[in-house]
Amino acid sequence: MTIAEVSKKFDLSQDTLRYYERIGLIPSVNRNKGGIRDYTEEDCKWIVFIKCMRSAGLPIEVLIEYVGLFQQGDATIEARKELLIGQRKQLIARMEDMQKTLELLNYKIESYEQTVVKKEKELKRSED
Amino acid sequence: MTIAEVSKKFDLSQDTLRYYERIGLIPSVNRNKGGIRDYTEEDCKWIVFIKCMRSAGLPIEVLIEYVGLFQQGDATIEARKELLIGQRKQLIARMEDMQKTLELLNYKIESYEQTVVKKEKELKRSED
DNA sequence: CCTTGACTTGGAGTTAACTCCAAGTGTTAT
DNA sequence: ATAACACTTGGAGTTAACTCCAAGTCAAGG
Repeated sequence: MTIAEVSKKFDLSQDTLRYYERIGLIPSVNRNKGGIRDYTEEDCKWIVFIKCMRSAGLPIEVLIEYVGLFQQGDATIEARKELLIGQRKQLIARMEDMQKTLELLNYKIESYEQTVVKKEKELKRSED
Repeated sequence: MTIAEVSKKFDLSQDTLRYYERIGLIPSVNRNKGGIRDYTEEDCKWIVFIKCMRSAGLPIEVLIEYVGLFQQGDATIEARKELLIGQRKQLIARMEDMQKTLELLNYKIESYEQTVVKKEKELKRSED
């Protein structure tokens, strides 16, 4: 697959794809005779994984470390597991913060709803 | 309350508190005779609210708009409600992304767990 | 053979959200 | 009253994560 196809498929700009590769966020992609990127299935899996992790806010730096560990082979399995466990913990903490905010938003929106209703009632009364 | 007390109480740097005020993220705080900030209860409530919203990733720009609407009085109640509803929608979407990522992380961690177990078994077998 | 157009690289620019700094003023302790 | 210190403002600097750009390469069509 060319970078144009991958870009379209995963909705990531070509610049971002090249950037990700440059900084080691995905393992380096094969080039054809002309030096042009030719993404394999494997490459695409990495992109999906990274995209998923990024969408949840995992920092690029940490993901680069993970990819680096992965490339060092089986000796790093334990380290990779620990890394993911650490990130999971932080992710859960963020989700809890967001849950609290969601509840506050719900409460505020409801309050506004009641204020609006009250205003409408007043309006009706003044029409009588 | 002085800025030092507020800073300690809410774990926000004095710089951040002044920055928030400067950009209109909280309504402007009263000054005493010497021109020094004297935070009221009301100010603190704003800080708590903003801190909560920020912790869930709501952009500063949107919160500035909300504060601006608030200061314009009752005529903006409907607009404020709509703004919060919009943000709630985006928040929920982000939480769903994170939930997916969490599930993937759980799955990966479990896989690593099994790999480790398998390795240990192989090790034991080779000891026999 | 020359142009068009997609691709390459390295590096500069952008945005959000702080974070730090310099220069100046006011308050407090000795 | 003078040094030490907290506070003020406006503006510059920083960081993460892109995003854009310039200069160059290369294959294909007219």
